[in-house]
Formats: sequence, C-alpha cells, structure tokens
Amino acid sequence: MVTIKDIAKLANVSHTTVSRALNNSPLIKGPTKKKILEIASQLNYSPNYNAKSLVMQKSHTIGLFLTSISNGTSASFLADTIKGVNAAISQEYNLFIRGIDDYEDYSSINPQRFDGIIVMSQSIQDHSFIYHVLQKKIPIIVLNREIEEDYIMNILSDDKEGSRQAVQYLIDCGHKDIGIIEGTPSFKSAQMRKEGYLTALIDNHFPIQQEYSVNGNYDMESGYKGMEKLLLLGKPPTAVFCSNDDMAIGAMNAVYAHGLSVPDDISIVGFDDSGFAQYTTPGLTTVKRPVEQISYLGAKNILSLVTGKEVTLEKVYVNTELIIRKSVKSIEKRC
Amino acid sequence: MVTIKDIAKLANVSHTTVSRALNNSPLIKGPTKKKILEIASQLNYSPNYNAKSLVMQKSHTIGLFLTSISNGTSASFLADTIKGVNAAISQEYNLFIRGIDDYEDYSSINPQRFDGIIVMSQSIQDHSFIYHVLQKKIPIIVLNREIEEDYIMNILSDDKEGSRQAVQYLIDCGHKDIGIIEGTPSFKSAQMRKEGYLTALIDNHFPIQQEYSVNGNYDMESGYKGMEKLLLLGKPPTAVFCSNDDMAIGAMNAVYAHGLSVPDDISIVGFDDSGFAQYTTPGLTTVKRPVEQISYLGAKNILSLVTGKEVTLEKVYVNTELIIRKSVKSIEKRC
DNA sequence: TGATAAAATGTTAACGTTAACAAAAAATGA
DNA sequence: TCATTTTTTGTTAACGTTAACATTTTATCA
Repeated sequence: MVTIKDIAKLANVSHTTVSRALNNSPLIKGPTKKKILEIASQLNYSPNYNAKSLVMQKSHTIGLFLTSISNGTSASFLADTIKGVNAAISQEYNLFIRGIDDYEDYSSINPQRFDGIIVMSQSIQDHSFIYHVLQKKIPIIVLNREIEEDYIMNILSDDKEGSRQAVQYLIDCGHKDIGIIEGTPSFKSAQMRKEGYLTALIDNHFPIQQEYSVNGNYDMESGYKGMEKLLLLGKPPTAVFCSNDDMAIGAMNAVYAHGLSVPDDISIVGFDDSGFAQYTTPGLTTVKRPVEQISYLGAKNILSLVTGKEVTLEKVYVNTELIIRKSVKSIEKRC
Repeated sequence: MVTIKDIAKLANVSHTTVSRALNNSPLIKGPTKKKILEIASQLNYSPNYNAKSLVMQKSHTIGLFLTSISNGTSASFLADTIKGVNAAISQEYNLFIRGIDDYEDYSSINPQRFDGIIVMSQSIQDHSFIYHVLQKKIPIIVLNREIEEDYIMNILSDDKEGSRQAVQYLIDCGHKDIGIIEGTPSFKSAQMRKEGYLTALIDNHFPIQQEYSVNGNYDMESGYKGMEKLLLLGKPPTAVFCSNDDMAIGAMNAVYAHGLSVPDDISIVGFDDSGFAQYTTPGLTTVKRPVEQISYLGAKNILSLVTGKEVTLEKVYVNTELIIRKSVKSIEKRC
C-alpha cells in the first residue's frame, strides 16, 4: 500500500507537507499542494484510517444501534432506519450496525471505537445502554422513543397524537365501540399509542371498556389472535385500532377467517404505513410514521455533533399523517 | 482511556507481557497471566482496535455490500440479509453496511479497511465492484447471484429450479395459459426466474406466447401495471407467475381493481415468501427463498476465510421451497 | 539593502499496539 | 554445582498518520 511517505519521496518534500496538502491545510503553497495531490491520485493513494484514527483519537465510525435486529423489529422498520441513516452518513464514515441485545456487556462500546452513536430505541430496556454511552461521553442521539433526560438529543414521531387522530377519525365515521390491539408492552411506542387511543375516547366522553383492549406484540400473528379475542366478545367492537400495520394485517385475516368483511363488518386502522399497507385488500387506513425521515435527521445531527458544529435542538417531534384508504366504513356521513 | 502500559505499571511487568497475557500467548506463566487479567478487568480495559489494526495490518471489519440500499431492494430482503449476517458476525468484528451504488469510486475499498467483504449481489452491474475487491486481494464472498469465476465463493438459491417448480405446480393445477411478470431486467435473479418459467413450459410442450411476458422491476406498482397489461389482452392468462412477492401483491390488487377475483378468475404465485405473503387475501402461494440462511452462511464463511481457516466449498446452492397457500385455483384435480 | 515579519516546509515525537530480538530466570542434567 | 537448555520476561522498533516545535524561505518595509 502506498503511504504519505512514498508520495513525499516522489514529490521531494517531507511527509508532513504531504499530510498538509492532503488535508488542505492553509499553510501550504498552491503549486506544492497541486503537485502532491497529483502524485497522490496517480499512485491511487488512500489514507490509512487506522493510523489516522489512532493519532487523532477519532474512530471515523458512527454506530447505529437498534433495540434488536432479530427480535420484534419489523422488516420495514429496520429497512427504513438503515435507508435513512445510510443516506445521511458521508463516505468517510464507517457505518456500524448492531442490535443492543447482541451485547452481553458494553465494554467494547467506547469513544475509541465510536465517534457518535445513534440509538433507534424501541424499548425502555435500552436505557442501560444509553446510560453507558453517556457515561463514556460518546455523542449520542436517541431516535423514536421519548426519553426524559433533556440534555440528550431526541427525535421521534408524535405517536400519541397520531393515534389520537386515527381514533378520532373512527369516531367521526360514527363508530362508538372501538377496540385496540396493543403493541409490545415494554415498548414506549405501544404505551403512547394506547394513550392516544384513550385520549380520543375521553375527549369524546366515550366510556372506556376494559375488554376492548387486547394485548399484542407487534407481529402479524398477535394481531390475528387479538382480533379473534375481540370477535369472540358478546358485543364485538365495530372498529379496531391496531398499534401497527403488521398486526392490522393479522387482524384483517382473522376477520376474514370468521366469515366477516373489512370494512363492512369491522373497520380497521393501522399504524406505520409500512410499504405494503396500500396493497392489502382493502387498502389499509393507517398512521404514517416517518421512520426514514427520523433516521435521516438523526444521522445528520449526530454528524454535526461529532464534527463539533453547534446543534441547538434537543427534542424534535416529527409529525405523523393519517393516510385514509378503504379499511374503515363510514356509519355516519361525517368522515 | 486505560492502555496496556497502565496495566503494565500496576502489574510491575513490561507492556509486552501484558499484551501477551491479553492475547493468551502460550509463552507466559500462569500466575502472571492471571494477575494481569485481573487488573485489566478491574480497570475495565478495552483494547484500542485502531492501534491493533495498524500494527497487525488488519481492520477487524467485515463489509456487507448490497447492490443498493435505497433503490430496488425490498425491505424484507434487506432486513433478512442483515439479520443473517448480524447473527454470524462475532462481536470483535465491525459490521459495515453500504450500498455499492453509494460509491462513485472504489478507492476507499482496500485491505486496510476491510478484512473481508460480503457482496449481496442483485445485479450484474456489481461486477466492477467485485473485480475491484478481487484486485485488491480482499477476501470476498458473493451471495445471491451466480458468478462465472469459480475461484470466488458463491452462495445462492436455485431460483431457476424454484420458479420451474412453481410454474410446474400451476401446470399441475391444470393451467395452460400462464403469464409472467418479470423482475428488474438487469438483475440476474430476474433472468433465472424467467428461465425457470420457460423451462417448465418447454418441459410440458406448451407454446411460449410472447405477450404473456410483461416487464416489471420488483416493486409493487410494477406488479400492478404488469397485471393490468395482461388483463387487457384478448385472452388473458388464467395464471400468472410473479417474479417476486411484492409484484404479486400489486398484481392481486390489479385483479381486484378490475372486478375479478384471485384465485377464481386469475391464479397467482409469487417468489420470496416475504413476511407478509401469508397475510394477503388469499394467502399467497410462493417460492420461499432462504435469504437469511444464505446471509448467515456467507458471513460464517467469510469469517473462516479471513481467519485463515481452510474453506473448501466454492459454489453452494441453497434450496428453495414451494409454499402452497390459497392464491392458485385448481382447474384439474391433480394439484 | 538588510533587518524583521510572515509564510512555507522540515524534524521529531506521539498515538497504542504487536513483533523481532535480547536478556534474564528457571529447569535440567551430568 | 554449574553449564546448558528451556521458559519467561523485557527492550526496542515498527505500523501510518498528525501535531508541536524548529528551521528555512519568502515577503515587507524602513
């Protein structure tokens, strides 16, 4: 491999001068710089980032950590996250992706290895990880899940408001008996969406019926089972808010399996607007959550943090959007 | 940060001895080693991989490159790939993920930065990248797409055989007019699946009708449009083989939009068995492609290659599996 | 023109680790 | 017991880069 010393020899300068030219330092003469750059490109020089990192005490690596890669994270969520981050991270940074649950201890998470860390957090259990990162003084940004600490940058969608809007929409459509299939209990998002659901009911002075809330864990099967439970009720709800699209699809299938129809017998709304929501039959009305945008913003911001640019924002809520398709029946004309 | 020299001082030995203890070299006395290890863990020592990499000329990084992260790669494919690789890569390696199309030039892809590279290849255009890696003498393994060079390790699913089986199944069900919606033309997988389709027809001495082949690019919308084109034909096919599940879902929706039914009017099979294939209505009959398994195998093998273990295999075909659900109607009783 | 300031380049050390070689300590054997 | 071998430890250099400081060259101005 060609090093700056090789270039130095050919250019008849010291290796420091080469270093300066390559990093376009201001204290170098134009012609010298030009000559060095030319030789470098001729030799196809590429810097050794290990050496650079060693001396500069920087890793040139951004870590993207998800709660889990393999458990409970939907494909579209993972893909959107990576797409968003990938688009924002410039080529001179390594992008390192792992699940927090891949680690038994966090000893290898330190400033030497990571210039900055993005946590796409889906569970309150991530807290010990976040705390560790904080303690090691690695710049961090937490996405997707609200955290109390106001000195940590935090970007998330307003899930509570999003689900409130969705349930309000059901109410506007004339529904009075509205069920919910909840997400993985330990995930903050599941709690927020439940709160939005409750808020809408309370706002409209609707009674809260315990048996209309059933558990789920964000996967399709739990949606199927949740809906079955609701259908077996003496008086099933006429509309069900599912805490994500995957469960909504499972729920739709449960409805069909019971010989009923969506939306004629049961109306359904989902949450996420994952890629296939528009291709279900009928098209799924859902709350669009801007995962990719959140990830993109997060990556941009961690880069600013890492490069020492002043970043002011501390908590950013990205708006959700209600996407109306065909899975909700209008009982009254209002919606 | 604590270094081996700090440990050395406390243990009253030289830093080399510490290095040896930490890397459990055989030429160190038991008690000495034990003492050093104790101090190290007490101080919460964690090695500086930049220094290590610099002196050992190793990067401790495995690169996972996909044809593209943002264009034409489905969410489930991306997610499965990452899951498989992530599960196999041990904690002491960095996992670096990027799209080949994120690079304008490959100068930063060199042995200093990558101990080994996994290419999850979806397009023949990846060849220049593969060639570059080869030229730099970085251990490489190519997944998912067949390559001619027999000295490159290559793991892939037998798409041609998989699609042949799928189409044969349609034929067994009594279908005679069978259409295909093709995948992105430049992707080898699209070609192989087309070949499987043709092989099945030829095996059964069916005529090949040009107008039954329509283009697509693996996304849902192209599946929708492709099906529309087929439906507008004077005599539409009774069954359509879609080159992936996403397009199959688009196609199903096109059928519904025309007031027809799946599978009563048109039978559909997909390819991939992506997560939601079982939750479409009706459930999608499809060819299961073991993306996660391929990725896992690939990662295991690149690790063996990198650590110098002898690896014999050169080309591995992983079997696909026909998953029969409800999207195909049996015209005859044979299936 | 020559002293002085400014700009450009060079020298040397440092980052934290491993490796080659050197030295010391321990074990062996006559 | 002491020479010899073997085992264990230490010393020094190296990896490729940047940074602090030193030196040389160039520009400025009286």
